[in-house]
Amino acid sequence: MKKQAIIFGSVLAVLAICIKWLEYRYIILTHSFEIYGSALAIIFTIVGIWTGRKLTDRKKEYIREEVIVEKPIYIQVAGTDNRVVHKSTSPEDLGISKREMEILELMAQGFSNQEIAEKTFLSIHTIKTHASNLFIKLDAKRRTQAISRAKELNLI
Amino acid sequence: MKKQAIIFGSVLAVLAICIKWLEYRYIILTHSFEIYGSALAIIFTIVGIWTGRKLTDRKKEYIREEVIVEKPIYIQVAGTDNRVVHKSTSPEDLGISKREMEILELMAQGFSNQEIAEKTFLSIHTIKTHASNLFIKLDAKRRTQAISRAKELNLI
DNA sequence: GCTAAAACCATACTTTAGTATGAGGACAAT
DNA sequence: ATTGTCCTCATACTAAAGTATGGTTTTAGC
Repeated sequence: MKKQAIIFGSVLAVLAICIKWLEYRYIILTHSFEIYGSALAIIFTIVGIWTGRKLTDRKKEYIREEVIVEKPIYIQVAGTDNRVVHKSTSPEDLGISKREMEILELMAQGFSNQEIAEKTFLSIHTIKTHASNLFIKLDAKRRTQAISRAKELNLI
Repeated sequence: MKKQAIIFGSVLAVLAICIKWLEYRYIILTHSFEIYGSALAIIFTIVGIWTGRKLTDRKKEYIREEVIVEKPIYIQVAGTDNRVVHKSTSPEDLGISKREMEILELMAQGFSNQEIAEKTFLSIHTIKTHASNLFIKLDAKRRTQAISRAKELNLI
């Protein structure tokens, strides 16, 4: 929070300096204000988006408690006596984080670590780390097993 | 999403008009660009925040929607010779043999090639051969992709 | 009986996947 | 201000997975 303010202020300061500099050099200013203004608009739109995200993005990790959701329950009837009920499990129950869920889903869609890394703009090392942690949390030895488990638990 | 784009564009247009109007009236423009620029910065920061919120505030996080899906099922017909009747894409359509299906199912359950070899009393080399052939028939590069495809096609 | 397809096995090789470990930054909670 | 969690990235390694190729053997159909 404090940090964002500092960065925001710094950006403003830098821009102010740039403006002054341009002013001294008589460039662009007098002739094409539209371009100048547009640039400012674009820059501050970006800054605004970034700031807005930082300000509003926090702590919406698992907002499920705010929402009432009907969860499907699969009942496998093998006879009259032998019935198995698969309940849905939440990521939190297993300590699975947001990023890990993201990667789990991509794994289940059949992407390689390399592809996942490219899709998420992360390093392949990071993907491997997340994957390894996932396997521990899902009690799996391989990604295929992790996927299988996740489907059983209705995580994905 | 489209709506936001339209609103955003409209705001831009309105601002452009305002700028032009100000320009025509010789106001502020020539003397205090700082004020003008600051106003622009503030306005577009606000616009940016608003846009950012609209774009990212989606409740995408972990809300599971209940979707009712009709899923074709395999019906085991007792009698004759244990034939399997199915309504979805059949293995035969893709030229997938009986053994290959067997191995596909074990793969989907998360077993390693070695484990599948042990379960089926085959060599691991054989499993690999079957797997490779499966990937060609399922147009997959990896086993996870093959599993994903097979699920899509309701093969498993 | 001949043929085609399926099933089986193997060697040699390349490519991914996965483990172990360490480490630094961001951030929320205390 | 510190602590714990999450996220990130890295190196170095081992274990699997996957490819290419070339075989032999069943098996089912004509």
